[in-house]
Amino acid sequence: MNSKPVRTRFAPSPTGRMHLGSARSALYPFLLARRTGGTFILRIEDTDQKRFVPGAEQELIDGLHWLGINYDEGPDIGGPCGPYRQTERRDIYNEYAWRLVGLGHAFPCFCTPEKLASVRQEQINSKQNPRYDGTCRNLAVEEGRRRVDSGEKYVIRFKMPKEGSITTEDVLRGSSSTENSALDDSVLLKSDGLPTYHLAAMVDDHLMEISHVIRGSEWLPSLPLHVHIIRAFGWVEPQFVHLSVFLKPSGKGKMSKREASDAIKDGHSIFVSDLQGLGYIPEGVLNWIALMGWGVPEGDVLSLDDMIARFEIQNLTPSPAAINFAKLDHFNATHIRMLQTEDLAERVKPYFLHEGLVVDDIKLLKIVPLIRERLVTLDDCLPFAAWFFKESIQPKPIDLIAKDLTAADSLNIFRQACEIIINLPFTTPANSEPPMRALVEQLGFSPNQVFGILRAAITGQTVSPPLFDSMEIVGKEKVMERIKNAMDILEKK
RNA sequence: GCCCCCAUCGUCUAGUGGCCCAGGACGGGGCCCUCUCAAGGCCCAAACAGCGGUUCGAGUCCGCUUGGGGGCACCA
Repeated sequence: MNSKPVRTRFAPSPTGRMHLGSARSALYPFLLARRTGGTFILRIEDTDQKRFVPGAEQELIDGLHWLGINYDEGPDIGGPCGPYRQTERRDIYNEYAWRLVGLGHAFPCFCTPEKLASVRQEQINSKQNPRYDGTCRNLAVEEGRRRVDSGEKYVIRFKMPKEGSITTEDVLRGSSSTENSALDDSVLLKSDGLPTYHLAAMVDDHLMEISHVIRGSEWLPSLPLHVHIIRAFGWVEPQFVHLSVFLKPSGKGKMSKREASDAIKDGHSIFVSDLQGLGYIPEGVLNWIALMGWGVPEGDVLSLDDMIARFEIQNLTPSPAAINFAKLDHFNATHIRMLQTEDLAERVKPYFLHEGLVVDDIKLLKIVPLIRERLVTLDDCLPFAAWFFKESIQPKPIDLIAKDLTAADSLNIFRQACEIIINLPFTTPANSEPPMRALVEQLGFSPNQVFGILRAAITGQTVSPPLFDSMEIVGKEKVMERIKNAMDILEKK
């Protein structure tokens, strides 16, 4: 039970599109913060200028907003620990890097990338583990300073102890020991003056008073380094939670670019903004990603509030999870069914408008209850209900003749149906259904045959919402008109 | 190559030594309902990776093997 208010963060780098992994990496720390009455922060880790993608930050912010994962502090809204964009904090990192030098835990290194590369290649050739060879590690402090002051290019590296070991702790996996000899003198400050992740994240997490670091498991191997850095500063480390990765649907390996585009062809995607465009609703997407890697003891249809109420770090699972799009469809359909009529009407309306249809809101409110339980994604509203908003429809002649019936049978059915409908005060199901069923009975055909061709005549398609409910919405006049139109089509044949 | 992590039905998972001849959900199959498509109801098939320990007793603890994943950058 986590009862103390925590401070958590989502710290993405703006180097690409927001995908499921990002979304979940934001969701869990958000849930933990809300659960404990704590604070959730968005921090942009944009220290790699080469990989920076314009617009990526905005996509991240839009994605979080769409999902309802709201942060309390962030680059666009500020907060007491700002700025929240790392490129705006470069002076801070510079200061802390040199502080580590002063403490004897780091050193300036003047080796050129070319030299480093050749050393590495040699090591690989002689089957050694590639690592920094220590050239600048023992330069006198004054000499290091002098060369830096003279304008020589440099980086600052962590001075990893040669001996001993370090014990680290992951909330989901327990503790683990690593020999320091297996660790490298990693770069903390790059020659462009910007920090690497190792320095920046540790400094920021400390300065922003992050109590729980929830991040991807790709960071697990560098956890010992991170703990070394934190302790070198004399700080205490936060709780570390490493989330497992998402695997592709087959469970073999993680999603590649190719699989990602295959998924899109399939009407699915691993990108948040795509999902939105494909007609998925945030409730469904959230529920789906939440349960990949989180074992909820009972009941798995959850709203964001439900998740907040039930979230426990201890219920997170350390093993990798394969993406399962069928389950996304299930959650999406389930959450659509739970929406209030007015709400769903509003969400579905843009799809009709996008088709150039004129939407009558009153009519839409009547249609929604008819299609709600038939939608997997919002755009499914089109095949089921677009015809409601069309002036005329073109039924296919073949659909106007039921299986085992002749055109004459169909014409007879239509004629008698007209008879019935014309005498009805209103075409409510209560009015229209009993006499129509009586007609079916009297003609000796099956309901399927009779109602099937009526559906084709009135809706222009073979699949639609229930016939009698549809007739009510369409209205008596238009129903008559369409049945007559169907008769014309049959007669012309 | 070296280091780290993971391992229950096809998939997501429950399970923290006896309550498990392993429970739920998705997906699959069948039946019912039924004007189409859905939704809903009922039922079925489906798993503790293997091998050694520890223990009166192991899915649950330990080791090895195997399989999978991740990491070894002046990327995050």
